[in-house]
Amino acid sequence: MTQDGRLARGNESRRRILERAMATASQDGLEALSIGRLATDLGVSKSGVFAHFGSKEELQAAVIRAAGAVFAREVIAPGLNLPPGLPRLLGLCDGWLDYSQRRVFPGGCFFYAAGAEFDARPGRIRDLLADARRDWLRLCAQTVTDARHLGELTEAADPVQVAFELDALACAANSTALLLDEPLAYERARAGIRDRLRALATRPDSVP
Amino acid sequence: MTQDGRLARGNESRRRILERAMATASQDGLEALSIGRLATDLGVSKSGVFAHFGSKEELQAAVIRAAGAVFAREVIAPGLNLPPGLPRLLGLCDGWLDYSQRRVFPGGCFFYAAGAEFDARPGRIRDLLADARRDWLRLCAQTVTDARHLGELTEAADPVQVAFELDALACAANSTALLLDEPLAYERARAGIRDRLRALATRPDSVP
DNA sequence: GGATCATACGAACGTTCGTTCATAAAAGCG
DNA sequence: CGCTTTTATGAACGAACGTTCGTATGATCC
Repeated sequence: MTQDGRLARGNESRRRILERAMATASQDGLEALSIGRLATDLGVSKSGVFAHFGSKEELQAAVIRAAGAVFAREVIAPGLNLPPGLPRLLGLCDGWLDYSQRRVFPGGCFFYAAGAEFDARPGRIRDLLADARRDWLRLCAQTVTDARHLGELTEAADPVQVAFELDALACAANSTALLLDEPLAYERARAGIRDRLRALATRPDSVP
Repeated sequence: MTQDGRLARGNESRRRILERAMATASQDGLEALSIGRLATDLGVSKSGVFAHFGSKEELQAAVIRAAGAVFAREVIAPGLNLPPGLPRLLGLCDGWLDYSQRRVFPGGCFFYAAGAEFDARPGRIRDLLADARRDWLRLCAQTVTDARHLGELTEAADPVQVAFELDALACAANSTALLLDEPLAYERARAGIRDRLRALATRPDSVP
């Protein structure tokens, strides 16, 4: 019963559409996504693309969900594979910088681009992007908390503050590398992150 | 001869258009700027607005120029009014955070929004935004250099690196305050900036 | 006062946008 | 086999887009 070739074909089409949509949205923005252009690029009909989502906003929401899955696979999962605490924190930061630098999305971090685009436009799309960002910051802060409990970071390290600062450095690398075409920015972020963590570590030389 | 009422009226119209355009562009993006909507909002004709610029790209460029003047007046000038070195560096950072927090532009920092929108779209607009960003980072780095020469910061403070890190914290505040509706982010950035500068200062208690 | 200039207008152009709908093609199921 | 379900198509819709053009309104200048 679960072997319906029609559904399988439909899911594959949907996947192809979202793949392309994520790429163009990371470069040109979620609002610049156009159903017609998407259809032309993929060599299918406009109404065919439309039918998969029912509205442009639903397409945008689906793109955000798909990008979240990519982010989970490329950044979160490898990080969670590392031991909790400081190694995981460093792994998450480096994983994020790699994900931006490798251009998993051609326009750099999808959520940086989309977040900046919708941060002043109330609505469902903004809420979804805010949720994604909150999740990421929460994970970072929780990992700082773990590191404190493990005695790797001093009690002076406020988890929310540290998460804010590490994320700030990573985002700045993404932004600078893209806008100023300056790949060195990634090294600056890595240096800044290590500097910051060393200053908060109980054993500074434990930060590679 | 310089008293041409026609030119004066034209310049005033242009000014009103750009004022409105900067505000909507900071919220909805430079590409979402629409000549028709701009005209409707201002109660004038579409072709009247168009005639002032000749093309949409020229309008976008003019908006960037106008936003640069606002930034110079609101952030740069007050900063340059302070004594060079550490006080000016702190003044520039606080001035930037104030400018974002006061919502001089309703969508937060104009250049953060526009930069993120065009960082992956080659062309004249991207180049103008890259220039603006480079100028800002250069000013910050130069001020760090001054502080070093004045003996306020240690030789370990790499001007470009410090500028990168301070700007990163400020941008993260703008982004977090807007997307997550979290004004506390500005305090986090202020704390992070002071922390960072104290660590690099020859007299740490000289950082208020 | 008449010629000249810049500003603003209204109508129209061709395109693209998101969306709707009737219909064809193909796969599963009785 | 027919009947249903799912995917995909092509034609068409009204609205908005950037842009062009001919024209009207006044202020400036000779």
